[in-house]
Amino acid sequence: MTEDEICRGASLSLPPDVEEALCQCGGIAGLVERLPEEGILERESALHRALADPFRLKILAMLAVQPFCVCVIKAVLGIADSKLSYHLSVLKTAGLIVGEAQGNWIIYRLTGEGSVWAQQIAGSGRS
Amino acid sequence: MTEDEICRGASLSLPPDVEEALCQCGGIAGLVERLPEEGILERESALHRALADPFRLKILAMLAVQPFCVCVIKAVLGIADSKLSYHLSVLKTAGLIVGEAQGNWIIYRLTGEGSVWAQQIAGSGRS
DNA sequence: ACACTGTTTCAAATAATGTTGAAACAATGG
DNA sequence: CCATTGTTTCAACATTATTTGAAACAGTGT
Repeated sequence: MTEDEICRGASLSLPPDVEEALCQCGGIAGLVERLPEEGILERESALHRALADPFRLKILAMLAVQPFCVCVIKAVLGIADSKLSYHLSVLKTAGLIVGEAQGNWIIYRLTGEGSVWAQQIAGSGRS
Repeated sequence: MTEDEICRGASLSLPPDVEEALCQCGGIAGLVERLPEEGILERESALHRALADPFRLKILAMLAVQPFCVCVIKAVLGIADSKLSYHLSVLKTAGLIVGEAQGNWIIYRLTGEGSVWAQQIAGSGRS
C-alpha cells in the first residue's frame, strides 16, 4: 500500500487538490477522529430540533420579554391548550424553559440557554 | 370595559405581578405585535430543522476543515450514497453548503452562514 | 458506442413529529 | 364536598422526515 493510499484510507480516486488536503488531515481516519463526539452531536441536534418550529420560537420570543403563565401564552399564540402544552413540553425537555407553579398558575420562564437562543431569534431580523 | 381588561385583551384572571407586567407590555395585543414576523420565524425554524440531525452536523463539521467531494464525505460518515445525497440536499436547501462541479466530482463547501453554524458546533464541546 | 465512476432522483416503506378532542389532575373558592 | 379554573395527559390520527434499493444521469476514458 502506498503512502497515498494510507492517507486516503481506501482506494478512492479524487481531484488532486482534495487528495493533498485529505492527506494533511490524516486521511479518512484523521477526519473521522476529529468529528465531535456522538453525545455532543446528539445533544446539539436535539437542541435544534426543539428550535425547529415557529410556535416554539414565538414562545421563546415572548418569554424573553417577561415570564408568563400558560394562559397568557395561549392568548398570544391563539392555539388550543393541549397543543400549547405539547410545545411547552418540547421546550422544557430541551432545557430552554422551566415552569414554576405559583398559586393557581404555572409561570414559564427562559433558562440561561433559553435566553441565549431567544436573543438569537430576536436578532435574526436585524439589518 | 375597565383599563385592566383592555390591558389583558380579554378577561383572563392572572397572578397580580404577571398582570401588571402584561399591562406594561401593552397587553396581549402588545405582545402579539412584538413577535417576530411570520416570514422570519419560518426561515429561522427551517434553519434549525436543517441543523437537527447528527449526520448533517458531522457534514458541517468536516466541511469546516476543508471542502470535500461527496465520496470523501461518504467514506467518513459510512453511509449509503442516496442517504448522503438526501442530507446534502437538506443542507443545500437551507443555504448552509453549496456544491460545485470539478471534473468528475462535486466539491461541497460551507457558505458564510454554514461556517457560522459549523463553528458553533465545533465550540459546543468547550470546557 | 461502451463501460465506468461519482452523484442524484424516485417511489415505497418506515419512523418521527405535530394535531385534535376528550378525559384527567390539582388547586381554589363556595 | 362540589364546581370551577388552569394545565397536562392520552390515544387516534394526520403530516412530515428519513431510510432503502433500484434506476437514472453526467462526465471520463476506451
